[in-house]
Amino acid sequence: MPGPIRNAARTRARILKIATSEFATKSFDGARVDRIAARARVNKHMLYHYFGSKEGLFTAVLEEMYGSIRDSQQEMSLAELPPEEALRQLIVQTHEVILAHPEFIGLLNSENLMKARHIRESAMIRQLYDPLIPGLRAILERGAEAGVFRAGIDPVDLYVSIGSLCFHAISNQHTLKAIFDVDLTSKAALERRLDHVTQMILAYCRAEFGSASQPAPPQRLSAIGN
Amino acid sequence: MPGPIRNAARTRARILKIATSEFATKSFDGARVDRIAARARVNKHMLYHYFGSKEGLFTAVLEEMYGSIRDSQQEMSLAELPPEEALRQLIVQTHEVILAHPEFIGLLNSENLMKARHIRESAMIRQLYDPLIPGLRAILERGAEAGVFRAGIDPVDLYVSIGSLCFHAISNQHTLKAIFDVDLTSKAALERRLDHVTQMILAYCRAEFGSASQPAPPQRLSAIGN
DNA sequence: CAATTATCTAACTAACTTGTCAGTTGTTAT
DNA sequence: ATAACAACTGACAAGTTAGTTAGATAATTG
Repeated sequence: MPGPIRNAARTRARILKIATSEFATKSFDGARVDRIAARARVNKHMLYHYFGSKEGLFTAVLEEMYGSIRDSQQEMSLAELPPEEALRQLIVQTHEVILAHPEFIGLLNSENLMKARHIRESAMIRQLYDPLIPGLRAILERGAEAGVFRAGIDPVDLYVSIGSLCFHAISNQHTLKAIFDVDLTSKAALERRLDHVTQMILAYCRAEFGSASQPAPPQRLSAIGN
Repeated sequence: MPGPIRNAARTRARILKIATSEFATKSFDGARVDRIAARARVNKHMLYHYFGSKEGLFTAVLEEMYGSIRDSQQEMSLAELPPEEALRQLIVQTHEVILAHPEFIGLLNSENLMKARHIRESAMIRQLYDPLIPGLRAILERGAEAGVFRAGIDPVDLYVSIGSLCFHAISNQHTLKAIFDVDLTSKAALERRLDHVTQMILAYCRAEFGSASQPAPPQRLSAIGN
């Protein structure tokens, strides 16, 4: 390790890195400030010096995480791709958040447990998602015009589903393993899952050809027993 | 409240009910034994008397939850329905776990944080899921034979996706609300979501007619940049 | 090189948390 | 009725946790 013995930026970064893993695996309440300090080989006071409180540290971890997600995605420009390829890339991109940032899902779970109060108060994080829905809407409209997607798909519904399909299998990996005895985290399983998700989302979006699907969304499902 | 002042069964049930809500909203580490005892209007010692430890109480809560899910599902017999209707009903059933047991998702999250160690050790819970995959496989095979579903669908992949689509929107309701400003928990939103999920799963399962879909699962996705 | 500032440390505290214990009161079987 | 048992209680103990304090040491600047 080069540089001087004392280095604020390096110490801060080391705390953040360890805190990310601690919060992701133990959630906010299960995380221990003492353990973070020990694992980061840092006196506990440094942690309070840089981040004010356990809660402040958690917020910093979240912002750092979202920041690095943004950095890895900003090169993408889905607007120029043909609609189906753009949608595929959006799915790949969502899926790759998991590969690049395995702690993200744990942090998201923890944040939901706290009713998302940190994200609600972080303008930066909310801004990150601003272009997403309009962008997806544009893709869907272009696809509908080109006849490859059916019309009337809601972009929020669709993005929630993409997120569901990509994240749930990982965030619930342990219960799924316990019940179905499958490992969903191996490289092979993740690739397989990405294919599956892509096929499912595209099947839903594609224009209808035959009479196989019933195009009446407002109709309620019939309960068999009645 | 009828009956005698002292009533073991009633006290035990009251503790379980309060503990379920506490563990579901605060997760295991965030839950407080003192708070459970206070809210259940019970001396803390009773809790240790009946359940041994905080961990024992959590296990009891999980088993109670799974038990009541099993009870509400055992009347269903998907084997006799036409394949597409059987699949619809499986989705409805999965979705209705949320409506009937809103705490289930919080408990599942908490259990995943603990690497599913309670579920792994509970034969009862694992048994509950035993018939699921064979049953779904049978539905998919009948559907493929009848020509309404395409062949080669993996029942585990499919069930993971059904669970994803039903649960994720609820377990991540707060971050989704913070980012997209949507309420996914109203009765209307839940019905809407069920329709969406049903359409997506069925679109994926339905037999292919046109040339719209590419039937080559092993093929890797092409990255546009390369 | 001296003075100032920032980084860092060890030890500590006040509050909290799970779990226990000794003893009391209601219920039930004889 | 009363003995035996089960349900229940208040107070406490042992250990843990987030957060603090006072001061030492390295880096920086005039």
